[in-house]
Amino acid sequence: MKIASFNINGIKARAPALLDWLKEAEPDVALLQEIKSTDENFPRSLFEDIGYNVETHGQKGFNGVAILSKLPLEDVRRQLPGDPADEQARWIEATVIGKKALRVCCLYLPNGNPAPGPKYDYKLAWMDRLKARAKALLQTEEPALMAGDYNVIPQPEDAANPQIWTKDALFLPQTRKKFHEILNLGYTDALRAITQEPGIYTFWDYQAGAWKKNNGIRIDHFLLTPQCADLLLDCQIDKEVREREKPSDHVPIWVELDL
DNA sequence: ATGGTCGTGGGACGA
Repeated sequence: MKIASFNINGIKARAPALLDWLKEAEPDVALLQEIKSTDENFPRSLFEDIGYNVETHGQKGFNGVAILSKLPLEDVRRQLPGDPADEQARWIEATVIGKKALRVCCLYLPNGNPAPGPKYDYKLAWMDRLKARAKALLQTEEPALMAGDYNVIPQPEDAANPQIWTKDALFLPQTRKKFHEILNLGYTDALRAITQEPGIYTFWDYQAGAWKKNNGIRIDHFLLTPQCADLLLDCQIDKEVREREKPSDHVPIWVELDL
C-alpha cells in the first residue's frame, strides 16, 4: 500500500497539478494539507471521478486538510484533541480498510513564526497536544502513522543552509526538542529509516530563487508506530514535481507499506 | 545590497 503526503498550497490553484501527480504516482491514500478551502468548496468530484473516497476538514481561506483514499475510510475524526477552542483546521484522521486496518493521521502543524510570540506559543501548545495524541495512538498497538507538514526541520542536515534558520520557529531548539520527544515515544521517521543521506528536502520557498539554488528544507514527515514501521518497504520524495508548471512550494513524500 | 513569491478572495494576511 502506498500512502503519500502533500502540502498542496491551495486546492483551487493546484487541482490540475494534483490530478496529474495522482494519476502517475497512484497512491492508495493521499494526505493533503493547506487545501485553503471550505468543505463545501472542495472539488471532491474531481477525485471521486478517478476512484478516490474524499474526506475533508477545511476552513475559509487558510489551513485545511483532506484524505483521499481508494480504499474505504472508517471512523473519520476531525480536529486534534486537547483544545475545544482551537478553530484552525489542521488535523484529520481515519482508518483505511485494506487487508489489514491502518490508522492514518493527516496533520498541518502550525508554522509558529514570528518567534517568540503568540504564534510560537500556539505552535508549542499544538505540539504538546500532538504528543498526547501520539501516546494514545501507541497504546492501541495497531499499525498507525502521522504524516504531513510538521513545520519542523529535525536536524541541521535537513536544511541546505541551517544557519539561516537558527532563529526560525521551524528550527528553534525548543521546536526540535518537542519533535524529538514525540519520536522518542517510539515513532520511526520513515525517511530516516530508509536513508541517512543529507540534503533531502520537501520544501523550497517561492522567494529568492530558493528552488534554483536548492535552498530547501525537510519539513514534511511520516512518523510510524512500531507496528507500522515493521511494514515499511520504502519512503521517497517526488522532487521532480517542484520543477513543473504552477508547483506547490512543497513536494509529495510517500511510504510503501507491506499491506 | 536589497527585495524577492505565491494563494485566497476580492483586502490583508499567512507562509
